Formats: sequence, structure tokens, C-alpha cells
Amino acid sequence: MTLPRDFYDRPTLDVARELLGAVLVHRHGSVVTSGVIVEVEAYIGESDPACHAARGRTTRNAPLYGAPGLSYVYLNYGIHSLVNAVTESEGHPAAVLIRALAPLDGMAIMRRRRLREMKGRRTASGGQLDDASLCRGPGNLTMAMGITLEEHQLDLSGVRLFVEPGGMPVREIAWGPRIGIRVGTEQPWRGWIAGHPAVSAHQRSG
DNA sequence: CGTTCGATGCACT
DNA sequence: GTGCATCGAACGT
Repeated sequence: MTLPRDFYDRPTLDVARELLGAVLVHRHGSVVTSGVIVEVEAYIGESDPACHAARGRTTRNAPLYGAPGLSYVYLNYGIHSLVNAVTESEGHPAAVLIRALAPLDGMAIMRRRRLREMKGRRTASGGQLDDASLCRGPGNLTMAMGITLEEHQLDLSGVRLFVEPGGMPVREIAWGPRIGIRVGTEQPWRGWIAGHPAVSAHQRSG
């Protein structure tokens, strides 16, 4: 079962909460990668200074104003593709950023992609990557899953990049300030599964 | 613990 | 030209 389009046509914080514990799946040819969503952030409307729509509609952020249930992928810092799910009805720009996954399928290729990206660089751990680290962080998870700008504007209820509910039981959800932004930090719009080892940025408890 | 820094692409000013 | 919804290493305290 795949979450339908109208799942995303709702208040963004509701969508964000219910994405926790669901499974993000990427089919790239015959290669399938997936993982349980354990960390998300909500970006809601033009009044949210951290939302890409904060300064009105542009060609870049137009998909945020469009149909809910599509992917919104953009390149950040010239290096990382970040993947969002567009939420709320047309004309209401909002999205949920997927920040971390607990890997399920394709862990071998995830590890290969992550290590290839780190090639040439010295690593403190000698190039070790435990399972919980494969998709920890929004840039790391897209690297591991092979999500690029080619996955921009895909139907999340389709067959290539989609979400299935019920990946794991969610005992406790914690909420706190969003990470890595310079404005809008007063809103507790980062949600994560309390205590999960794949959550990024040291804040795993609530 | 903390801050700083380089790598890198694109949209916007 | 500036500014990022990043990452990991390096170095200071």
C-alpha cells in the first residue's frame, strides 16, 4: 500500500507527524532502497521565514504552491540534494523535509554510495559506516538512496518514489527547533522518533 | 564540549 | 556576487 495523494492534502504538521514511522521507497531501475522515516521538518507558508516561499513565489519554489503529494528536491550548498514532500492544497506553499531514515532495503548499495562520496577524504573511523549512519541527515539519505534532482516533482503516490505506512511502531515523537536554519528557529517544527539511533544532530531524545 | 572551514551548484539580487 | 533547510574533519577551550 502506498500513501495516497490526499494524505498530503492536509495541515503540514499532521502530515509530518504521520510520516514518522512510514517507509520511503526509491526504485531506481532494478535497484530498490528504502528506510523508515525517523526525522522530519515542516516548512509552512510565506509567513515561515525558513520556508523557500518566505519571499513569495519564484520559479524555484513554485512547486511548493502546487499540488500536494509531489516531491520537491533541490540542491543545497552545491552538494546535497534535499527531498521534501509538498503538502497542503494548491496555493498554500508548504512541505515536509525528510531528514533521516532507518535503512531497510538496499543497505549494501547505500553503503557503497556513501563511501564513494567520501572517497579520497580521510575519515576518523577509517571509512566505517554503521547501519544507523547510512541515512542520518538529509544530505546523507539522498546520497544513500540515489535521490537527485531527477527525482524532483515526482508523484509520491507513484511507482518510483513513494511512501508506505506502518514501517515501525512509533512509541514517542519528540518536537524541537529546526536545524541548520538561521531564521524561524523559534518554531518546534522538527519532529523525530525519540531515542532512535538514526536521528541526526545529537538530539535523539525529547 | 565548541567553532571554523572547504567542497560545491544554483537561484536570486 | 551572495547565500544557503549540509557534512565531516580539524582545531581551540
